Amino acid sequence: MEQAILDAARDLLAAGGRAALSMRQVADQVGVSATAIYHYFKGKQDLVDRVVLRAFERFGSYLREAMDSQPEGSVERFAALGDAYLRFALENEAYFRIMFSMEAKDHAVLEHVPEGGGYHLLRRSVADALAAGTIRIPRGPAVSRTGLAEQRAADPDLIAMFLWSTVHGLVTLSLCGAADRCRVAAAPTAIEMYQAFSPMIAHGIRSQQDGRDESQGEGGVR
Amino acid sequence: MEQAILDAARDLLAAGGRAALSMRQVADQVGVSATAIYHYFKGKQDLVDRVVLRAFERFGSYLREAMDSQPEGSVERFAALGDAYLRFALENEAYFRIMFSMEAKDHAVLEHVPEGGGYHLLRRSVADALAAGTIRIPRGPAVSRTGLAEQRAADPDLIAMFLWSTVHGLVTLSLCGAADRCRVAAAPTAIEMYQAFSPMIAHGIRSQQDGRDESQGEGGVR
DNA sequence: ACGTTAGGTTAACGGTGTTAAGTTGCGCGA
DNA sequence: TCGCGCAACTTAACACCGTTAACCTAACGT
Repeated sequence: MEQAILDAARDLLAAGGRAALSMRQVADQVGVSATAIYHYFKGKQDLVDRVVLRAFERFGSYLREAMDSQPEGSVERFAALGDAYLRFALENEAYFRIMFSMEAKDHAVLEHVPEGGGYHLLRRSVADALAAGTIRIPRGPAVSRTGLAEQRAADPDLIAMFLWSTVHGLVTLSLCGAADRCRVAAAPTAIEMYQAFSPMIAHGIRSQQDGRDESQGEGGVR
Repeated sequence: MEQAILDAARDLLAAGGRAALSMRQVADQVGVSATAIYHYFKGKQDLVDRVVLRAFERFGSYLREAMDSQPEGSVERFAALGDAYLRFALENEAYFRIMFSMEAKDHAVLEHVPEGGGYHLLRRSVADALAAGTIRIPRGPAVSRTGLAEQRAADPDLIAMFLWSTVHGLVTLSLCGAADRCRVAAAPTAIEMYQAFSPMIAHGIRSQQDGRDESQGEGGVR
């Protein structure tokens, strides 16, 4: 029964987006009265939370499969992870929208999601690649005004967040229609676009010609 | 009058988020009946569209100010732009949330926003920096499976989208609480985190040691 | 045999966006 | 000056929403 409700909620969400996800519609689909749901869930937020949790499990399977397809510590693993991230978002649009909606204080439910919502996997991949020496963190920019340390420790979290931001930004911009303003001729789809990001993530966009010394530090783009 | 409605809508939105933005509450705040709004706006969607348009104008002023503060073609200009992006998002959270919400088909209204919602400014900065030679697009990854061209043309749109994705991803992850899962010790706030991204955006994360030849192409992270 | 409880019901409250019909008052042409 | 027209605004109502309260019913343990 509880499962039937969750299934109905998932179907309605996938069909008509978050707006179509109402207690009464879910109840109708299950063939039960609207208030019956309250015997299994505390309220709508609770229902949505459970759906989101389900979505994160599915999300995790995408990422895990991608990770297993490539050797530990390789850069190909990052390629596969990014690809899986994009594929999940595009193949499960409605799911992705509520998972990373900026609306709610989903903070509560996100704590219980396994594997940190996939973040742990990414972080581990980064740590592996750092250990393997396939990636590194370049010399810091020494953002003088804040007096940050010159040479930042090779923090896996920092690199993981950087990679996560890159894919996630591309996905969210695509999903809210903002990316339509930019028509990259050579990369019409989001996936192709992300593939085109690859060399920039690997080697940066700064020209190498102009004083690669960075003695004074200021070498970042920020 | 129309302005009064928009002001009230803005205030309610800023105060209590999108949920607090209802026709009746707006009408109450203005001191008028709820249905009166329909003589100035086609419906709620039209109202929020207008609010979003206003927000984009404000957004544009943030970016324009940042651009003017740094010389054309410099990398410092990108730093300033990213900083302005983050500051706008954090200082106008409610605005940012509806501007880049994944819910709506805002596609319609986003067409009318001036300067492409700030994208044109970023693109121009990228083009300038490319012309000045301060940034470049690194050698392509030759994603063999899709048969993309080895050496991609230095497309300003591609770099602009890359930079945009990076900031936007960080902001949206912060705003939906997902970034809380990762605690980068050296960069607790989103702004500091983005500053820490700087060297990675500039020089990439790939180790230089292992065969910088890229004769076979596969040099990206993807 | 009886009380408890899980699983469900209907009715209702206050809220939402939106439509329809009616009212008021001002400006403008005859 | 009269009267038409229309903009501005009203109230009433519809259908929907999330949620609560009260009630019913059947199964089960003691």
